[in-house]
Amino acid sequence: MYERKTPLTIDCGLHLTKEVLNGKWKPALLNAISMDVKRPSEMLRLFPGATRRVLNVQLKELEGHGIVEKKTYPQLPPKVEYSLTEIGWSLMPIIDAMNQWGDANRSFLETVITQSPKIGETSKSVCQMYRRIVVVPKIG
Amino acid sequence: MYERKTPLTIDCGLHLTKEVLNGKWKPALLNAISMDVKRPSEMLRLFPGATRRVLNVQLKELEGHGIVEKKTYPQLPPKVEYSLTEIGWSLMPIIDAMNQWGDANRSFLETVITQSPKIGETSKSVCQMYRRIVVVPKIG
DNA sequence: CATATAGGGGATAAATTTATCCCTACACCA
DNA sequence: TGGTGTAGGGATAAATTTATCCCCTATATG
Repeated sequence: MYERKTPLTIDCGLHLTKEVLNGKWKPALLNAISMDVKRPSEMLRLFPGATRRVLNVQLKELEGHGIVEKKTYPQLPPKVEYSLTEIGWSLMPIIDAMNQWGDANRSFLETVITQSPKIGETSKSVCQMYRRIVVVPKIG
Repeated sequence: MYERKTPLTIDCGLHLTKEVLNGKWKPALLNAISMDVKRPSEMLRLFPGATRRVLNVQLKELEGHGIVEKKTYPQLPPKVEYSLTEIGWSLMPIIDAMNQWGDANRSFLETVITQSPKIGETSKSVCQMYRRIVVVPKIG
């Protein structure tokens, strides 16, 4: 496995949070899981741009960081379900805010991002979902 | 300049926002600017772990994305001041939330992040600041 | 003249993250 | 028997991001 060579910067809350959300599909995965897309195969269908491998890797990191939980059902064919932990749920306001901000400013952002010098191409594919309001489970 | 070879994923709001905040120091820079740390040299002093080069690059990207504005005073020695644009200010609730979430969960996160298999070392150095409440300037 | 301040940026190396490819296991269906 | 669905992960290549180094402008100071 890959081992980090540079000290990870975790000086302020921003960097800590960034580290947790750091991964191309992590916010999208959390959003999906929060809306009951629990199984890997569903997620894979939901994000046509992602490969199975990447989702596995990022889910594993989220699990390692205590943000999601994985339940493996001892069946065949195998069945796995992910769910948010309490701390994972507490991230959702941020995920929601990011989602809303991006959507609210989509036309502007698409313009500036596309005109940005280093951009070649962009790919779009809707991943909109609506999470029903859920009472965050209280542990304790 | 570097040119992207893979299509950038901007399907949902999450990915758009992620793209804007994508950069090791961008959230921290926005936070700093929002608290009146306007000049490059101040920022450099504020983030001991960052080099001038990286900050320049990331500030330039933020500028290109319309999140910050740069004012160059035609003086010698040169003087430059950055400020948030309206859309930049509208990001601050997200930045604040990320900062608060990270700080609120610091002890837990430090543990899981440090125990995460690929981590070697971490570096800390406070970057706490308190932004006074500011009325977001209304353009129009 | 050397050094410091203040700001910008090219070139290149190193680190990190994503993408590709391929293989495992088992059950069910035609 | 051969294909499909479900899930996991090693190995390696490619892409992207950060880090290092070095150079430039111009003034003021020791």
